[in-house]
Amino acid sequence: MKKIYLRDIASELKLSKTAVSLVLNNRGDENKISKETQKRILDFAREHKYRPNQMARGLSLGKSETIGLIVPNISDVFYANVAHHIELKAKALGYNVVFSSSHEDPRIEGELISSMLNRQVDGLIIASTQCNTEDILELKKAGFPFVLFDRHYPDIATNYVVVDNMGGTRNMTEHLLKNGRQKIGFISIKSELHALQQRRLGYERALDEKDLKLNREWIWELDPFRYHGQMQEAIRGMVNDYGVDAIVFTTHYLAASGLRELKKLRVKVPQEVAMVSFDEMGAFDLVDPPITTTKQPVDAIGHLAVEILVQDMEKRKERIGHKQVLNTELLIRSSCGT
Amino acid sequence: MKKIYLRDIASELKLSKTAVSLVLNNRGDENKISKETQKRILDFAREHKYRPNQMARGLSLGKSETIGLIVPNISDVFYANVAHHIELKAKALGYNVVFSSSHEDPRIEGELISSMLNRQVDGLIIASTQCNTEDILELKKAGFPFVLFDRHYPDIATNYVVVDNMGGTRNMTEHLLKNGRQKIGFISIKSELHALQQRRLGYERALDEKDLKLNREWIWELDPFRYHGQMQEAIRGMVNDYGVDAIVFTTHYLAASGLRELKKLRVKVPQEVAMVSFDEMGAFDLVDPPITTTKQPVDAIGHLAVEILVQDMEKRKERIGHKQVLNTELLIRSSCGT
DNA sequence: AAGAATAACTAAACCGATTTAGGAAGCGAA
DNA sequence: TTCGCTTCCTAAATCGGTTTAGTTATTCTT
Repeated sequence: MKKIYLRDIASELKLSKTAVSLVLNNRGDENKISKETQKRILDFAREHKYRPNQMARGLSLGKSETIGLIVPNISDVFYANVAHHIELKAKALGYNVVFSSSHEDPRIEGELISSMLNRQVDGLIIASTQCNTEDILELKKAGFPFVLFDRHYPDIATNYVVVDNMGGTRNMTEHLLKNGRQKIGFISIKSELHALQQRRLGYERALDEKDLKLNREWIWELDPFRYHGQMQEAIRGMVNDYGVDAIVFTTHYLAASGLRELKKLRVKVPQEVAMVSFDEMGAFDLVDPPITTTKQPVDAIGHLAVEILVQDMEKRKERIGHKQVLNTELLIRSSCGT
Repeated sequence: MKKIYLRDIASELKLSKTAVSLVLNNRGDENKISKETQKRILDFAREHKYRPNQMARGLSLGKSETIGLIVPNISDVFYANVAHHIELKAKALGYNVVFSSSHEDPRIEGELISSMLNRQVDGLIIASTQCNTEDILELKKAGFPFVLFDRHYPDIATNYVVVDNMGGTRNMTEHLLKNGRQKIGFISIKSELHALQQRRLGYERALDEKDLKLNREWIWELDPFRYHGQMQEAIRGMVNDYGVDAIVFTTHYLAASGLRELKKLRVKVPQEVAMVSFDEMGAFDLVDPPITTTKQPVDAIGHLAVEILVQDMEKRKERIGHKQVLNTELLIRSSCGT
């Protein structure tokens, strides 16, 4: 079975490429191709398994029916899960997905955006490094359809889908307070990411409300690429030197890493130190102790991102930023002391 | 900054598209374009950030510098991790990656292959459902470059990268035996997948070697899509009715699900029942108890798959199947009783 | 019976690159 | 002075689709 082209169908059926193209694109009726001819074309195409060359089609149409996905790291459970739901929704709407990881490097992110545009993706879904105002602004100025997720630029009006980060940590912190924890530490990543700032704010607000003052020594923000090495110092400092009785972790990997250190130090969790995590990994419910988690609605994030993007791509009217802030869910397990 | 095309460069510099194209593809010298002209072109292109339209380029060249990746499910940690390493290696070699999930459905897999070919991917990396002999054979017959990983077709000579599945479960089982476990259960997925058959074989061989006879009641193969519901029955049957003292799980999600049931039944792991898992998820070292695991070399799998594929794509000589069987590593934690 | 309308198609341009085949200008050699 | 070689560059075809602007034959109006 050798490859078959549009022109082959045309010549076999003694028709023009135009007729064949129109019919195969479901525009036979509006172009008054007779029912009979339509049937002949459709049957022939089906029988010979005709599949148009998408490069040619894309070149001609100026679109590719492809969505570009840029995430910091596809091997992160969170992004992998969102990617999965993005893929599902995209396929349902007739789009393919190309992905790339930026590794939190704004330069790479810029190159990826540029590279994806060259490959004629029709729209982009980006979990941006957020140090990349320039490229995002350029996309916006160019009127190119895109949706940010997980991280957005609060100063730029764009489409985005994020979760209520502040609410998430605030809930968790309040929950710890309710359980009688007094000295609550906070471990995050040192970063300009709005999402992380908000998570910190949530923690601070919760303490504020109870008129507890913030203690600098209880707050650690680790290097995104060296957090593992710094975790020991952080935990040791908090627990041994300052006697915190609970810790809020702002990401799943920090929570996992932190718990490893706590175990090394033979700290009893949650008896001596309780802990909670923003977002989770696969087995957090089986961990010793099961980790209380602020769960993100990965499915909704993925679906909405695609839906908004496709809306943007298809009708370029109301190009007002479509903003979605989703709620998180507090999964209470035992690491928090209740 | 509006988009700039090859023809713009040509007309701005009063040159032909040919000259510009040749120079930009590093073929200026061999085509005797003067150094000076080359420099003018290169400078102009750089200054105006010229980036060729990859659709046009792809159409013309018949290639896209894109690798297609088909996995059962991108949100599975294992595939997400391999995808990550595939992406890294691919980018290093100048290729992009498109991915799609087959959801273990051979029909979808076939469609994805076909769709990716239409999109002119230059090669495919596939973790096949393995019920898809037809499409794989067709790819092979067509001489299209592809590499299988994780699952391969033992009866078809293709490129592949897999791990020593039999060795993995055999090791784990032997380890359990060495620790004095006598009645070792086995929980897997009901499937024709060679990988899973091999894992079962490894278990059986280990028992055979010790002249222990296989006990039908100790072996459960669950439905891939309903394993969760069946797990309870499986565990209950093994533990309560037949008193097994250890269980070998053939995937990370089975292990997680099984442990959940064991906990529900208040079975002490590993004291009453030990367990081991083929492959792991993020926090298996933190689980109660930490789960002994046969770890797969995800990085090597990803890198090798790309390397083999690119070799195949670039020099179409020695098209002998390039076969790689990688070793796994036994990570002994405490769930196995040692 | 002539002109308008309609049905059913088609030729050729076009998308933006690559590539084949060849051409003008300049030079040396016979 | 004319032929043949280089050197440096270009016109036009090509990839495989989509689309614009018709064309031809037939039917409908009046």
